[in-house]
Amino acid sequence: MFELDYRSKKPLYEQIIEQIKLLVIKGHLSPGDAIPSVRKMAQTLDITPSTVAKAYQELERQKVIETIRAKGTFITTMPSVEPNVEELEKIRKRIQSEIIELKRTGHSEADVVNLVKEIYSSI
Amino acid sequence: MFELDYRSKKPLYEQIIEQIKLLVIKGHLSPGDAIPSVRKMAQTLDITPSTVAKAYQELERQKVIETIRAKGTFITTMPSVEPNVEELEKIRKRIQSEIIELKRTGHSEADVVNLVKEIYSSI
DNA sequence: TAACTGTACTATATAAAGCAATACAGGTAA
DNA sequence: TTACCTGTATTGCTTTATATAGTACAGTTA
Repeated sequence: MFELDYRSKKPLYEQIIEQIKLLVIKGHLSPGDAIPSVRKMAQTLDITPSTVAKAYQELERQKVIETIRAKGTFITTMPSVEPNVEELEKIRKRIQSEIIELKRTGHSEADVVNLVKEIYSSI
Repeated sequence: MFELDYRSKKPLYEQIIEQIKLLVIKGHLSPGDAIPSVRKMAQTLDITPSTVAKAYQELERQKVIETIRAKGTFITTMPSVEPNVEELEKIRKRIQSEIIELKRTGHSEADVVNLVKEIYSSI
């Protein structure tokens, strides 16, 4: 399904969250699709179920997936695309931190825009 | 000089690093300018000198400032604008994480580009 | 019934972050 | 010279986040 970078400083559960979102965005996972159980996913990734469970719980909080007790976990059928002003503000701050560093090291606005376009297209 | 967000999850020393960089970018600090000593800055921000020292050491590693022992700390006169492929790759990954979330929540490429332009201009 | 779901809970280990206190080496200015 | 200022280094401590491990529970499915 996907792989994790065990040497990365990025927490495993955050990597799982990002990878699931990527699969949804790319269309490899569609609304209603089931994703592996906590235990299976843990076994596949060779990590503990607790870490997978943490990722699933956060994904459910963000309405990316929904769980039906004792049945399984599924991609949300009604993807909530709420603006979510608070979350957007956090994203904005994190992006600003990166742009500060890019601007400091001599990257023009066009450079940054091109980088962003390139990233967006690759997703 | 600047303020910190003590409730933020972003480490204090990282906030200091970012704020100093911002002051340089905005021209409020110019090459050769002295910045407050570790102890003064700590007193102003009401934190321990260790945290300020940690920020200064990282800033020096990145060649944003240079320290002259027993004299003080100064903005670098020769700002090294090296490409630094490794660091750029890290920045790229972090930006990608943010763009994944933006794309997932329905933001178009134009939306993201506009957001980036807006942020870049505001710096 | 047996096997599977997600969830909850406790406990442990490790690392990062921040604080606190002290000491040291070196330059400045009275 | 002396007093005071610099940055640096070290040690110890607390808190939090991350990750692991194990157990138990409630509910569904075959």
